[in-house]
Amino acid sequence: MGSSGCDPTLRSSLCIGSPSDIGMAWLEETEDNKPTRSMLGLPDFIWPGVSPPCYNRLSNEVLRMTEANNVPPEPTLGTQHVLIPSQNTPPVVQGETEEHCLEQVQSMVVGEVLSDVNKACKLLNIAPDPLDWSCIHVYKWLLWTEHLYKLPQISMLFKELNGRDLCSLTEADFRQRSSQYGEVLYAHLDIWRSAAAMKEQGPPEAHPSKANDNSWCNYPSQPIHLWQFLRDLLLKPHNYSRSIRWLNKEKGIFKIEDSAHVARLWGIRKNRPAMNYDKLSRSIRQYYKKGIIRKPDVSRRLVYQFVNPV
DNA sequence: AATTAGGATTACC
DNA sequence: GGTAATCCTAATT
Repeated sequence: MGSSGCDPTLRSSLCIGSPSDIGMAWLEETEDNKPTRSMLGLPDFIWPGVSPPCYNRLSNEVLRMTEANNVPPEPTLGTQHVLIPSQNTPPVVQGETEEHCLEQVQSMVVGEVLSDVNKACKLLNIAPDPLDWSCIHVYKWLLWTEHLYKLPQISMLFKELNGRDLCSLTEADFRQRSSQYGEVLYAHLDIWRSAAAMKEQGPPEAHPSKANDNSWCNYPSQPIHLWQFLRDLLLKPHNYSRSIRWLNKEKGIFKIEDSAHVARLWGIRKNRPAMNYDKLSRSIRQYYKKGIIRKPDVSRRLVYQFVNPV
């Protein structure tokens, strides 16, 4: 299963075998050629009117869908629905809690989206950052987005704009130009801007209204070290304190309360279904001589200590 | 029985 | 080459 979202073999939905054999041909295609909802990895995947891209809202939607027995609603443009085709929905490990599932789906979704933005860049031969776009680039992107979301021809509503102009438009501006689809278009543009901001590794030069949204900062599908993973869990006590928690945060001492649970989460993150605490703890022990994690002065079962506390 | 420690090998980037 | 995954034995709690 593709919990990491970065395994190309798991991208069953990917329709670009090689970009060259598709190129821009779809620009001339008619509806009869039934171009899929996406020329990228998101065929039937509608990134909703998420603005800003928000984990929590996304999580709630996904969770609701999961509880609703994985029956996604019909595509409805302009509404707040996340549509995930069945082949993109990771199998839910039986007995896993909702958090596992969410964590998994979130990782995958964000990874997919970023990857697909990348592919779209290559396909359209445009820069990833909308701010760098010329009028032509904007037009290409608009045409592509029309196809992606099966929108009517709304690209002319935004003609003559370069990327900077486009980005300077508010959501209200988008709505004004197209009351029906402006929101979707704005949300899609927002994804690109977020992705570009993330790429620069720097602080997401986000729009003012989104200054507090750090959900896109920790890109879950990036390679991650075990110690980072554990630290991240510890920094989300609301979600994971039943499995791992600080005994002394200042000293970096923490306790794994549910070793099997933590191991399972680690296995999900690394796409290692056979992960268990025996193997996870072996990796922790490798940190001893590296000076990353050690046993506290008074050794206790399932208690470790970060050498350099946060 | 679960955890701890660490050696050895393999896999993967 | 580095990090982890896997597998292992032996000791400890």
